[in-house]
Amino acid sequence: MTVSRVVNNQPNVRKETRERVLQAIQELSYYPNSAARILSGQKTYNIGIIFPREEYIVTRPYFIELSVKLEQKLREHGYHLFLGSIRKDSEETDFYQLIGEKKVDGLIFFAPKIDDKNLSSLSADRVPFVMVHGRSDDSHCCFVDTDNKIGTQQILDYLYSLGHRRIAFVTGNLQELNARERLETYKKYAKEHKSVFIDDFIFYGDWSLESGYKAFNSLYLRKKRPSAIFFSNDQMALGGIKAAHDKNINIPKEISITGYDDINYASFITPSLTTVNQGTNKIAEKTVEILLDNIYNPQKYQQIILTPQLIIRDSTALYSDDPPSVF
Amino acid sequence: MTVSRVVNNQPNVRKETRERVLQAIQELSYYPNSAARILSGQKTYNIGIIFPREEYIVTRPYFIELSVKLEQKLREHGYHLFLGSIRKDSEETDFYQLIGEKKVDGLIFFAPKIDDKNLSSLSADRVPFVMVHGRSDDSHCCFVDTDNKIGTQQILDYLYSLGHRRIAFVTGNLQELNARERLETYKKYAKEHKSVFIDDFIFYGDWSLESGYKAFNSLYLRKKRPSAIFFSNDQMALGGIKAAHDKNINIPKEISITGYDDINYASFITPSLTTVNQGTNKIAEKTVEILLDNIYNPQKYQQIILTPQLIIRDSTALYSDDPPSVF
DNA sequence: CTGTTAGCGCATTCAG
DNA sequence: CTGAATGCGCTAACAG
Repeated sequence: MTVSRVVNNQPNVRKETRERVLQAIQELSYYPNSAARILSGQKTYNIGIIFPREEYIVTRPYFIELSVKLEQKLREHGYHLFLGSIRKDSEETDFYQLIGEKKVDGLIFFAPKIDDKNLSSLSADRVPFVMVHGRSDDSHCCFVDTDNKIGTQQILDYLYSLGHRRIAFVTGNLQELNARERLETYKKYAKEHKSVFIDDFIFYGDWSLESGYKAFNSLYLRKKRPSAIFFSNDQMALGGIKAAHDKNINIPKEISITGYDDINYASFITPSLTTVNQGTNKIAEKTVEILLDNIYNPQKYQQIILTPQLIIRDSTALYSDDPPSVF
Repeated sequence: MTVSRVVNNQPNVRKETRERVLQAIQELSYYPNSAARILSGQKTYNIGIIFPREEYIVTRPYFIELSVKLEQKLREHGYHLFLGSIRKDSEETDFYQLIGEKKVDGLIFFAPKIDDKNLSSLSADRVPFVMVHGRSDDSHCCFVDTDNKIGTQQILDYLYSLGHRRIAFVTGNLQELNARERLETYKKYAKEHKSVFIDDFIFYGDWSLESGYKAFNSLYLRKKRPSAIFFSNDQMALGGIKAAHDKNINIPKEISITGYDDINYASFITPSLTTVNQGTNKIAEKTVEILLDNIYNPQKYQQIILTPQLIIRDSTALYSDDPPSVF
């Protein structure tokens, strides 16, 4: 039909005809049938978004904030967003279905596990996808990430500059690269500043409020207490702050706290949180750009590492020699 | 094909044949093409979810938590979730497209505005949808909501029982029924307990952290200060708590604070928040049930109002006569 | 510039 | 119980 041409803004339609069609479309409030279009055209204009685990959607607000930005960017390009997730129980996934059934043109993976087999197999199948906060040696993998070394270093340098020498560290889920890199940077820093750290200052968390809470309590029981705690994300830092409040420990007077991500709440809790902003706008923009690029040019793989930024707020202060209150 | 029968679990296929097909499906890792299926079968097995405004996705974590539950429930029924939203600028919407193009079988609307014209027109077009936290006089509208009167009453009764008589109230966005009902219940309560309230104790908020922050500061400047503030959602309560912290005002000793929704953070801030739990699990379950029912039986419209539950935590305490500290 | 033909992959209907 | 014909609504390729 000529209608198709008009709908798709193609040339070679007389002006009058075009207008006539347009008017008819108006009157009938006609919409082109998506399924037919997809079937015929082989493009769905849908993107699926995959959360590392179901509970993370709630657990990690950072990814929600990112999702919102992604949805906006995608819509600017005429794409819709599908919500997918990896089921909690077992490793069962439903994105194979999404891809297999051709419900989406591509996928976005949040913080996948290191060496996730699903991803390698997707890559082998040449399914377009990009990892956000993940990496791969495979040059046929797209990813967007920020530099964890720089971010972590910024926090540590800042704490150091405040005079802190007993800096504890709370990891995220070490199945994820981000968590691992932050930990490694911390360890390296410790090695380079021998005088300052104590072995027992690492707590293995899982990104959640609860684990942050536990981390604080656990670290605070050490014989020699930390004067600062670096939580690998804001969520855990919030848990830590809660624990401090419960024990009537003043932040930042008695102990400094930092997070990572700069989520919405970071500036709205008390005390407001010193943290690292990863730049969700830029991340979303790049992710969409790279993904669509890969969809249209299947042999084009881009990998980007952006630079995060330290955000100084009120949860950190100069190291003070006052012995922390005993509880 | 016989394949179709097998894929759709239809009878009248010899066992051997079925198994042979199944095996072939395995080997070829065959997936039925969704577009073709939709085109032929007229059902997409997709549901669209509509947020009242774009920024609400970030602003109102309650709806995120609800979305997650909805996604789970929908998946149990073989449905996928599409993310839609109403654009910030103007009233432009994209769910008409979603429906028009037949990308979804139905829609879920979060907290629509009262008398939303979009909804009446959808209803007239017999598009299956259900409002979550919305109502309608139109008996051809599905909705799931909780009883705001009961929830609000519970909070007020509790505060009253603690001895509070100067209870301030912070509204949500009054374009939404929830906000309005909570306000009206408050006003009615005030009327019924004449001795206690002061005219100037209502602050008009918009659900956001920021408006909660402003609300606290504003209310606390009143000549006669409130001894308790009831925020219409947790998010604003968090803002209020932040404001109190900034002014070194102790909660709950100097002032009691309550929220509404019982979001994740409610139990994790300091002090943990007395609030109202609306039962997201049940809401999600009912929403999906009603929506699918309406899709399969177009003349079946269900409307449900669930009962919320008071959650008592640490942000509320007995009224004390100590004059609040002056700042 | 406009219309015709064919096929995207499935499900429904009807023969075999 | 199994297979062949037809159409879902659109677009690409071609003919007029």
